[in-house]
Amino acid sequence: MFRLPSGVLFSQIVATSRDVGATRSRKVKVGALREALTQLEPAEVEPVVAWLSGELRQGRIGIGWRTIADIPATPADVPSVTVSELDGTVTAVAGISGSGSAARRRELLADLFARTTADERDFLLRLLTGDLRQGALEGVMTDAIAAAADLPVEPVRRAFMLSGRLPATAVAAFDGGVDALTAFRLEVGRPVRPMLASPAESLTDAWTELGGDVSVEYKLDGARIQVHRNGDEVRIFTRTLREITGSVPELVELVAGLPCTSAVFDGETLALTDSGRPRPFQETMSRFGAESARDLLLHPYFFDCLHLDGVDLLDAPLEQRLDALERVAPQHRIPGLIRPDSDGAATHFDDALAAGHEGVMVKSLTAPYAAGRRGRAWQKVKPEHTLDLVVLGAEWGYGRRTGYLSNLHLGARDPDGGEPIMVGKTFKGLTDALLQWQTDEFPRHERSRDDHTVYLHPDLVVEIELDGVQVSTRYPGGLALRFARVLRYRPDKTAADADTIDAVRALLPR
DNA sequence: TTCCGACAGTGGGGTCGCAAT
DNA sequence: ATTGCGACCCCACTATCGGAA
Repeated sequence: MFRLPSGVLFSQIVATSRDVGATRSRKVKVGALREALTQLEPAEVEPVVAWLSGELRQGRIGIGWRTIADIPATPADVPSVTVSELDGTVTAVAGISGSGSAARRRELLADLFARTTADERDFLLRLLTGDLRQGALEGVMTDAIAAAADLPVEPVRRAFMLSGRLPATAVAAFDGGVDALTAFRLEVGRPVRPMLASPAESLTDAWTELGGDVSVEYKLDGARIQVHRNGDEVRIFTRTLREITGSVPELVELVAGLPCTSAVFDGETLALTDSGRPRPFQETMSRFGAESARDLLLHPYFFDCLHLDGVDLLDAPLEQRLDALERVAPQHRIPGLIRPDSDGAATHFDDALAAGHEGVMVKSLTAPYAAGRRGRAWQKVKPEHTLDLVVLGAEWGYGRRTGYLSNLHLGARDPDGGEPIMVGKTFKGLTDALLQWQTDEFPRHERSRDDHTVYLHPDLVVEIELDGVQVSTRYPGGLALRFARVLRYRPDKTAADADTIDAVRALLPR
């Protein structure tokens, strides 16, 4: 058969995604992805690895549902778009900015859609909006890259965690095998994927599980930062490895003044009040624009050191990494205790809360820095609050929740006897059985409905767990819940027994 | 055989920049 | 000047697969 010189067709990638989505078996998904990767020419590896793990090589390109939904197009009958053509179009769309940009983007996308089949357009819509839903993202793709290159998974995973870039990792795996993968080292100036924490039931649980051989540190309600210093150059990155150096000059200046020549720190940053207490998260966040609110200074709190003066510390135990941090930046180290007894740990937790912080982290002193992993070596402990709230309505779910009433509207009781006052929504904590129950039960309490929501009479009371309350312009009471999740329904209670808006307000930080 | 780590999915509140209105 | 969209901060939780114990 005659083979076009222009490489793999986009339709083959779409077919692979369809196969991946058609099975729940992770092994079968890996097999389908592996097969697709082995068909690629070198230049196609980066875009295809990105697409089949739900991303674009170019990153987010400013296209969402509202931009894309109503672009008219008659589907093509026969696939013709190639991988390289599509990659070029994405690059072109990403490069458009300035006045008239929306129209020019729509023009390019309309041309593209006119050349794609219905299946291809469906895949593109999901890919461009970041909502692929094929049951495989970076984790499954990591396994598939290893399988396609006939390599063990571990070096592929490590190269990805250290480079932060899966497409580049795939290229290295295919071109240079294990040698090329192990050449990805911690490089000062290039961020690694941050180590993450698991939730703990209680401080005692976490302390006991790690055998008391722990560092117990304040957990702050700010933004994660990874700070790289190489000589005079300082670069700062967020949790998702986005560079924010230009937005945080006070942090850059502070790090440039530390007594070292090169270093990589992991930490948290937040804004403080005049009396040194943490400001609400919302106010810290207002500093992450380019030129905003410069009068609100950010403070760094470092809790790890991954490199110091030419020495990589990623694989060193936490205790050594904390020693390094103590040597170079003791005044910016997060408040923490090394190997406290259980009473000391409990006191540190109380102190953290009294100072207005979220809770504590409990970390194994012997564990290495497991970049990109969410393991038991780091555990977070936060106090829980609960409220009994009235269900005011529920929204129809998406994806696997299609056809179920899912996202709850929650109200607090008006102590003056008026209608309940909405304070937030939640979809968390719901089991499949509870989703089914809601879908069966809620219509019996229906007051009205629209396309998205069934509104209820205020009959049902649900116990909600939450991390806290914040001021809000979204809801009529001026309050909103943080991280609300369903614990259980309270059939023993009526709306008259629900918590009042005053009880919700009492959870605001003082 | 059971347990558990890792993953993907389903969305929450809030802030910014930017372009359109 | 205001509004709407998209990106990105923070995040909890359940279901599932498949390897570990």
